[in-house]
Amino acid sequence: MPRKMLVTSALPYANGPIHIGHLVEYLQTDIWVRFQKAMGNDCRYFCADDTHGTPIMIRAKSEGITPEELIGRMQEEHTRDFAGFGIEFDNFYTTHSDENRQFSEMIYSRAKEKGSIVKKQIQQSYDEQEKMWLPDRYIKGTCPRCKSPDQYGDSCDSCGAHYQTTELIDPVSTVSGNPPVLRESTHHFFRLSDYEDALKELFSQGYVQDSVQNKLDEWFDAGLKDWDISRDGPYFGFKIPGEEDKYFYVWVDAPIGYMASIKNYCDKHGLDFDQVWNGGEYEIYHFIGKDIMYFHALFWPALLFSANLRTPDKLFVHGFLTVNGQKMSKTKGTFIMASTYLKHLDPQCLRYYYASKLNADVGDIDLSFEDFVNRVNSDLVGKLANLASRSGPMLTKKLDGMLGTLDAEGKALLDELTGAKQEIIEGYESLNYAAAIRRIAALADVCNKYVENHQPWTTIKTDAEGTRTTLTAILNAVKVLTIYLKPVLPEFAAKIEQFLSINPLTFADVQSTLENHKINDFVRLIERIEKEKVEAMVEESKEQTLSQQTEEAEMQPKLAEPLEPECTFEDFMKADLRIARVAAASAVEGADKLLQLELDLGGITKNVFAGIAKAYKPEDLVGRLVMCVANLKPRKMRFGISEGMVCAAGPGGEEIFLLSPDSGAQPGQRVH
RNA sequence: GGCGGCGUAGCUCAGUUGGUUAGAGCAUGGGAUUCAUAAGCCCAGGGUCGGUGGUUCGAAUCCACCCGCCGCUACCA
Repeated sequence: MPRKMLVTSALPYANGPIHIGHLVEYLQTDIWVRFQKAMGNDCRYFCADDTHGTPIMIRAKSEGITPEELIGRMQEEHTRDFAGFGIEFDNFYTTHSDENRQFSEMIYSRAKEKGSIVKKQIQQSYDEQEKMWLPDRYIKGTCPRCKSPDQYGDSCDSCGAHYQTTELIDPVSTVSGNPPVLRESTHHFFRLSDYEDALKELFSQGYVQDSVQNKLDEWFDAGLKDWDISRDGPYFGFKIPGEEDKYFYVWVDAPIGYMASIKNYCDKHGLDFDQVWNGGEYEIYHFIGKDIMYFHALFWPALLFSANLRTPDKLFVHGFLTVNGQKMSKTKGTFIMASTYLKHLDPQCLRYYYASKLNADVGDIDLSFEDFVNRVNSDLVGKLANLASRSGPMLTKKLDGMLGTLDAEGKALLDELTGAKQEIIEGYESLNYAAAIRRIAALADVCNKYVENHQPWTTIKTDAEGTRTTLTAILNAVKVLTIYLKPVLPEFAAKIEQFLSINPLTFADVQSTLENHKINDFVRLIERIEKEKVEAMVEESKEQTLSQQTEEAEMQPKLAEPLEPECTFEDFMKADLRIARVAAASAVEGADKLLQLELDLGGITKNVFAGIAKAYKPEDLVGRLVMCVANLKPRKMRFGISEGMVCAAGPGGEEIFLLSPDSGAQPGQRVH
């Protein structure tokens, strides 16, 4: 009886591109799904873009587009990146969908009926200029503990201190640059503690790995707190039904997005969603990173309990990616986008490498470039691909491409390979891909020794049929190894299927043998990695960081003329600004930009040459009030002495705009 | 700070419920070959299992403390 299963990966946030860190999870999941499919199970893989929240809203605004345009573009990019790595979703949807809105509203209203939604007054920072509420992340200031400047609102990167946003010294909104103010607002909270018993029951059934369980116990011991599930507008998300200007916090509708993606798929494929999700026929699994355990282990099942919906069977939690033993770094060029990788290297190499390191632990996995190149070149190319390459062409070139039959030794070799089937299946099933890959690589060693012992390149000279028997054993071995590797290397497997002239392989084909069968010409399966390509990829990643920084700098609201260095009040007061009436104005002969003005400062007059002739006619100026710098040191000009300046805005030329006081001001009054 | 995870050869990692001289692959050195994508085969060197102390007939494995790295710490997603 084939198993039925629904599998998800965490929803990538539609605020940025997919990078090689994300790919750990999507490849882990994709390999598992492909494995299940190859086992003949009915396994479907779902995901979606996570599209709501403040960062999306702000980014769209800074790019001058709507959030819908932004998430549409990100969805295209994400879809392309995933496809490039052979990650095959059954449905990749979006949280900004009708299905998701309906589910979110439904779950909320059911939780509310149960009395699990409570309202509380909270204080939150508010940006008065942008008219928006500010999450801690959008407030920066000086750390109250170590006085490091430019730290985020919740914690200090420099000394690690955690504090309230209100404790920051000189806090500013990163959106407008103004100091935030504190405002009161009513928020909706989900009473997580209502579901403590149900959650504990769920965990007792093995919802998570043991090491994750320890972390959860810690949270239980600390006591479950109410979860703030609302945000005030403006917010890009779903409105809370029956409320004014209240929205669901993005983390409410993100996991619900799993359901929405599945619902969307069901509707397209004539399946009854309610039956699929709640019917108990399907196993449900979520693959997530350790950073979002809290949401998936507590809030998500609790929300489902509150809505009387079925909870998933298991959470598979993985660690993060480090590169060369350290966190991915933009300046080191190890923050590598999926699209950048694809420009330089074969996606199969990364699939193989990750698989060779992944296990069911939550520990981080390391991508060491040196190890990456060595492992792919020696194991994948040197042992596995080479095994096919040293046997296939000999058969097609010298023995008409016709497989013979297996002798006792060939059968013994195949028995050894097929004997590992269960172990490899268990490796995949239990997410211990590293063990499966180790086993497969060891089998490839056995096969290469077999080739060495039988020396087909020697026997071909004297014993054609004996050689055919040897090659038949080796190519059958290649077939078995290909089945084992297929979840990891679908493209590699497809080439071998084509070369061996057989139908797509599944685990059921491990025991069958190919005898007296015509094969096709050999095609190269995979290329070795050249170190230079890895280096080029790193270099390009560094450049992207630079250009991105420039772009971000340009995105900041910027002045055509940069601000002058700070001046004190005393500095400012040195400039004596006065209201003046233009008593007379005339063009200056020999100067096309200058007008000569006679300014009446209410008793004294000043003669001023102003460079405003392109923008104003003398006759239009006479009689109007302007602002002038009255104590400017007189300056001798070619046409006479200028005793002041009129104040005007604009870059110059025809774009000059004189300042005028509101009516009531009198010539001679000082401007403060 | 509190809590969780991790620390095993130059590199990347295995080490089942504590049991004989601690393993693999890569890298390094040597050898015999040449069918193959300079691949494959044989041999060798290399580790006081992060540190200290303890439990035990016996500890990489269990306990305590310490050091280092990573993460979480609930309004960033």
